[in-house]
Amino acid sequence: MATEPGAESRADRKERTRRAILDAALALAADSSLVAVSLRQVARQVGVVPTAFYRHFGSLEALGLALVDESFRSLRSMLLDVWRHAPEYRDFIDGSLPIVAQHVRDDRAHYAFIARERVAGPPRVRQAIRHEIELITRELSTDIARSGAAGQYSSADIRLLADLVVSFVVTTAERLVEDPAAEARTLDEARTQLRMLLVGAVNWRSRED
Amino acid sequence: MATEPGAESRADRKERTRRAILDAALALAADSSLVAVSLRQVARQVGVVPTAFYRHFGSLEALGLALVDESFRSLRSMLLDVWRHAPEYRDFIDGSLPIVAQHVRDDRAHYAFIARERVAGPPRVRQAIRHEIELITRELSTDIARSGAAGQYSSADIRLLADLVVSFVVTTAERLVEDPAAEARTLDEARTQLRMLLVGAVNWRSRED
DNA sequence: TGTACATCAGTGAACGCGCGTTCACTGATGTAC
DNA sequence: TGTACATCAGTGAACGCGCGTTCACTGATGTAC
Repeated sequence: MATEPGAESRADRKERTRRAILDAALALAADSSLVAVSLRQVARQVGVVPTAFYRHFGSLEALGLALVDESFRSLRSMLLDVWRHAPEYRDFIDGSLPIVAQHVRDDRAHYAFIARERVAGPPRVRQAIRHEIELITRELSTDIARSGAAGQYSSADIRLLADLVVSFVVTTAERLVEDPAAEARTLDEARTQLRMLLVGAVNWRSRED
Repeated sequence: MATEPGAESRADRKERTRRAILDAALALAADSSLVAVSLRQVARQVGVVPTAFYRHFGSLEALGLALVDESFRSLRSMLLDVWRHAPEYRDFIDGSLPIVAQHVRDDRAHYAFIARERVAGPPRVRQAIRHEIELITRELSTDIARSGAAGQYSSADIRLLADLVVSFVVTTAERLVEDPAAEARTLDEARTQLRMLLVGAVNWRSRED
């Protein structure tokens, strides 16, 4: 068959439907949790017949794992962005929080998904999210160690600090998602809290002297 | 009718069934979230016919709100217990963490419920939990201010510190619930992190000097 | 104490509905020649 | 370029099942006298 130049290939159309399924699931899960989302709801929202779902995912669980995947792609791109701009900051905290805010604004659904399904998702999804968070904490530990910002810390304690920071960022993202109108206040409070937290890290010693 | 001495009154039996419904819902919700729990599952677990449910609660939502209520009664009793023992502590952190651990062990289901439904519960339940957490943060702020431990802090900043601590306790409880076998390690890590955090609070100043 | 009546926790049948999954299908897109 | 065939995204009917809720009921417990 002759392919018209502007035409969408079969593969393109399939990809578009797949995308629509992911978006529909993300939106529907936002009402409570992925465990409350049905295959038929998703299909209805996308505008296909329920059985068409199976052309794209073997099950709702597989769809959930795909969402974990892309949500963490968003989170990693945020961290990369924060880290990439770090050298320019006069103050790391003041500099990086707007970047966090920007990413949360752009990928709100992904951050909401992580915060929510981390504790309430289907078991496999929950497990996948915990695994990803563990990986990110490790990555941040390496970055902190490499930066030399915590010279006197033992590596175990650098991991604990990274964990504190990751938990804090997840909590902050959760709040930004929860009440977008209060963004300015949330960021302002987060800045103060992060400062409290990091001043602690700076003044703290790994071993009792 | 003559009441036998050892016999259970009708009111007693009703209360026992109500209790069984609350426990069944708590257990079933633990598998994912309250939004995924059905009235019939609860009734089946309790051993009554589905319609009997309505003798005790007007809806699943009303049951959820009752669970919020009793879960926060547990959390408040933990805080009260921590605060009541405070004068004996040589070190507040070392002293209070075992009490936190003990309460989480005793009321595991309640802490899991709070952590989970806070982000994934039915909307009204979510809202009720956020309200309770807000109240508890305010209570803790008052306690911190009254203790004089943060003399130079502005009251807004005392609230932010209280918020950091409450978030941290919720996160820690969540971890204790999630992996009971790792309790010792979790507590050990929490001790170090709380120390990092509080050293920060002590060294931090509300206003730039 | 005994009797007659009221209360009400729990029963059981029935309803209409949305669910996940199966299956055989259609018809547009893509490929081999 | 044209033809014959293969692929496969999406269709539509059908299934059995668990759901929340209604309703009239039963019979043990409780109360009034």
